Formats: sequence, structure tokens, C-alpha cells
Amino acid sequence: MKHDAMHMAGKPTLGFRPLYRQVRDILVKRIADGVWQAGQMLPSEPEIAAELDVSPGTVRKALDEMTAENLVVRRQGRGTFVAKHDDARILFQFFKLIPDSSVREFPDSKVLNLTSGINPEAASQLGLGRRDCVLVLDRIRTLAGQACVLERICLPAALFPGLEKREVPNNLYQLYAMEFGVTIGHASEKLKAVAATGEEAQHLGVAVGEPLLRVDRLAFSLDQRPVEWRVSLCRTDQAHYISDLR
Amino acid sequence: MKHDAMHMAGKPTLGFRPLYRQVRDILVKRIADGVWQAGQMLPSEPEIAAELDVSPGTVRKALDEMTAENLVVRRQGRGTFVAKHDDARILFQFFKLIPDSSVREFPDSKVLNLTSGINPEAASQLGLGRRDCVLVLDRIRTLAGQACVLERICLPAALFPGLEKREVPNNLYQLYAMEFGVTIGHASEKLKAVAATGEEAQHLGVAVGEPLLRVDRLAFSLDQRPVEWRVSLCRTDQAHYISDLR
DNA sequence: CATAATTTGTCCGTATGTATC
DNA sequence: GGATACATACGGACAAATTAT
Repeated sequence: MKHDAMHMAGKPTLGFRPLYRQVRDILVKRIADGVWQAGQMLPSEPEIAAELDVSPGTVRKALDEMTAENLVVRRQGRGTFVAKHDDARILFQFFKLIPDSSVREFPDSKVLNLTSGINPEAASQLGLGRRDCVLVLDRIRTLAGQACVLERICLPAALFPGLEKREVPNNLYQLYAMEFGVTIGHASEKLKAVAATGEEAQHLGVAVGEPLLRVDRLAFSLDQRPVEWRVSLCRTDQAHYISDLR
Repeated sequence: MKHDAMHMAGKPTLGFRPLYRQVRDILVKRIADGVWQAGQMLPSEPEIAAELDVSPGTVRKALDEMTAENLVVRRQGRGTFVAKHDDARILFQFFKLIPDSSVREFPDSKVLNLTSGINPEAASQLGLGRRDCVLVLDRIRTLAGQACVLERICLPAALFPGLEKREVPNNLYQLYAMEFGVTIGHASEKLKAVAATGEEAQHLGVAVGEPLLRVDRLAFSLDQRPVEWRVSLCRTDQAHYISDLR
């Protein structure tokens, strides 16, 4: 690794990546493959450096990036740990709806429906073939005692075998990681204001035509593949969605 | 600086900051104070290191952070430059509304109204006294040929003297920086779905009661003070707001 | 067009401080 | 207190990109 072909050649190859990024990729892959599991401590920086035959500084830079991506957590004096999808992290990274006059809070969930079958639209969003089997989960979420979010979650059935026959917990991303080895790395959301239809209005306890915030999320696994498509309809009369621009 | 009092004492002071962060603060202050202006090249890393009597690696780490915060831009072989609020940056960092079936685009603006006076609500948002003078700018913005955003922008009059008597350009953050020495560093937005009122509906060409996306933004200067409060009402029938979760 | 100078990017190695067990 | 781990700081060597000569 130290005397990488990329560096020896006069010209860098087209697909050249810096050494620290190659190291990063190796470490990410170990997490994605479950070699190092959620919450587990990584080997120390000098150990990783010795194993991969790079300098400690290079490992440090790779871990710096992974820390910035929320893939690992570093604790001085203790070690570096694979980030867990615990409630606190989900709350800050993936749940952006906050009660207007109160603090951040993890919503309860009630499952309405869980089916599997053909769903061309969802399959397209998830990058599957039109006829690949898709799981569809409908649920309603409660914030500060009020039904607040109605959401439909679509998943590639192939990645989550047996999910239909299982109790579905509140924290889905933890379930994906712990039970199916699918770790969500990041997600991209598209927001619109829409009018409530009859069925939606009934679930959320609002009038038909009332404005709702529609959040269309595509979530990606650590290897950058789309693995969840989620559409949430949110009441925003007593809550708001936060977005920080930096 | 090298033999900082913080380091000599056996115990770190309560308000201790790492050296590279102290360096960062000095450099940020120079940008905030206009010593180094937008687009200007900074001295080279070894020069800054020599001037502040720290090692080049420490300056490098300070600049790394500032790069991550979009305060400076580094270009290999050329130098490090103070980030400009040019259209491209505004478009990616601060304008999150994208046409559904097209690419990112910088919206046109038409000023409806520009007044100054007492405004307790805006003053409170901006951290001013209730009776401090506030500038209020109303404008309407066009995306893909369609009136799309109706927004009200509130500013502390004390920071923007003479703004009322001036032509107001499309790119406000550039104006703040170039003409008034106020650089926006980051912003925080709260989103809700609301129903259009009569006046709003007329401006945006929709029916009364139609759902609109209400974006409530507080923007902060480099020294972390709130300097702009902006409420935007957006049509989202042919556009959407994007938010990346990482 | 070729070369040199400048600047950031990458990589390396060491020493010391701080937190935890 | 000692051992271990990460955090900080330092400084140097070479590569890559750009600009000036």
C-alpha cells in the first residue's frame, strides 16, 4: 500500500484516489460488511496503521472523514466506535419535525398496514426491476400526544427477508442495521406543501384540503444504494421541519 | 502563542480552546472585519504560520475547518481565497427550491415594497430592542417563468445604513457583504405547510386556501449574530425544497 | 513551449497532553 | 498510579497544480 502503483507512475491514473481515502473506503467496507458492528470499538489508530502499512496520520485523516459523516464516534481516552442508530442519533440526524413550543422528541408509531407485492413506482425509486417484490409499510406517528405524521415506507423485499412476519419497532433504521445488516448512511428529502385528501385527513384528524407537509425521502445504505423510499405527510400546525444551511 | 498560558498551567482553563481553533478564530475575525475581503487571496500557509508563530500544520488544520464551513476556498497551486457570495454559492448553499422537472436555477426578484420603522416582532427575532428601527423588504421571485416565492425580509436598520435609498439587487447576501461589511455565515430554517391568504394568493396566482410552503429563515453573520429574518411563501406545485440528511 | 517558482495536497513520523479504565 | 487510547501540535518530504518567466 505504501508504494502504491498510483504514486509510482509518472501520471496518476484516471480513477486515482488519495491514500487516506482508499483507507477510508476499506474501513467503511468493513462496517458495511459487518466485520465491525454497530457500537463496537475499532482497533486503535496505530494498530490499523500497522495492519494496512500506512502512517498513523493517514488513518487519522480517514477516521476524521468518517467522523464527519457520522459513521464512527471518537471518544478521547476510550477509542473509536462504529456509530449506532440509537434513538438519539435518529432524532438529530433523520427526524426533523419539532414541536413548535417544546423540545425535540422521538415520536411513537402505530403500524396500519404491512404488505408485499409488485409496485412499479416504488421499484423505480429504489432502482429495482419493475417486477421485483417491494415491501410497503403504512404507519402513523404521534408527537406530543397528537397524530402528526402519516407515512408510507417502501423497501426492496430481497434485502429484508421475513420482515412481514415480524413485530415492527419504532426505530426502523436500528432494525435494518441489527437484523438485516443494512446500515443507512444518508438520505435526501424533497418537501412540498399539499392539500389533505379524505383518507389522509381522517388519519390525521384535520379537515379535507388542509395544508400538509409532504416529505419524500430516499435513504441510502453505506454503499450508496437506495434502500428505502419513504413518503411522510405531516401536520405542521403545531410543529415545524428544521433545516440548517451551512 | 506557542507557549500559551492555557498550556503551561497544569489544568486547562475552563474556557480552553485548542491552538488550531484559536488560530481559526483569528482568521475568521480578519474576514469578518474586512481585513481580508471576499474573493481575496490569503497569505500562504507558511506565511500565516510564521506571523502567528505556530507550525504550518496548525494553520492547515484551522484552514481545513474554515473550508468545511464554506468560509474559504482552497485551490491547489493557487492559494486560499475568502469565499464569495456569488450566485453559484448562494444557489447551492442558501436556495433550496428546485423545479420538479428541471435543473437548479437562480430566481429573478421583483421588489414590491421597502420600508423602515418600528417592528417589535422582527426586532425580537433579530435580537434588537423593541423600538430599534427595522428595514422591511417585500419581494416576489420567479422560477422557470412562474411567480413562485413571496418573501418578506427584515434587517436591523443600524447595520444597513442607506439601504432604503438604493437599488436592491437579486443577490442580497452579496450586497450585504460588499456594501455593508456584513457576511452571512449560516442560516437556520423552519418549514411549515400553510394555506394561502387572499393577498398571498393574488401575488402567487393561486386560489385562496391553496397549500404553500412557508420557510422561516434566521441568517447569522460570521460573528454568530442574527442579521436577517426572512419569511418566504413558496408555491410547491411545480417545485420542491431539498434537504440532505448526513 | 519549456522551466522554475509558488502554493496547496498528501503522507510521514514524533512528542506531548488529556481522558478513561 | 499506570496503561492505553485519542487529541493536539510540531515539522519535514514529496507530489500536483498553477502561474510567471
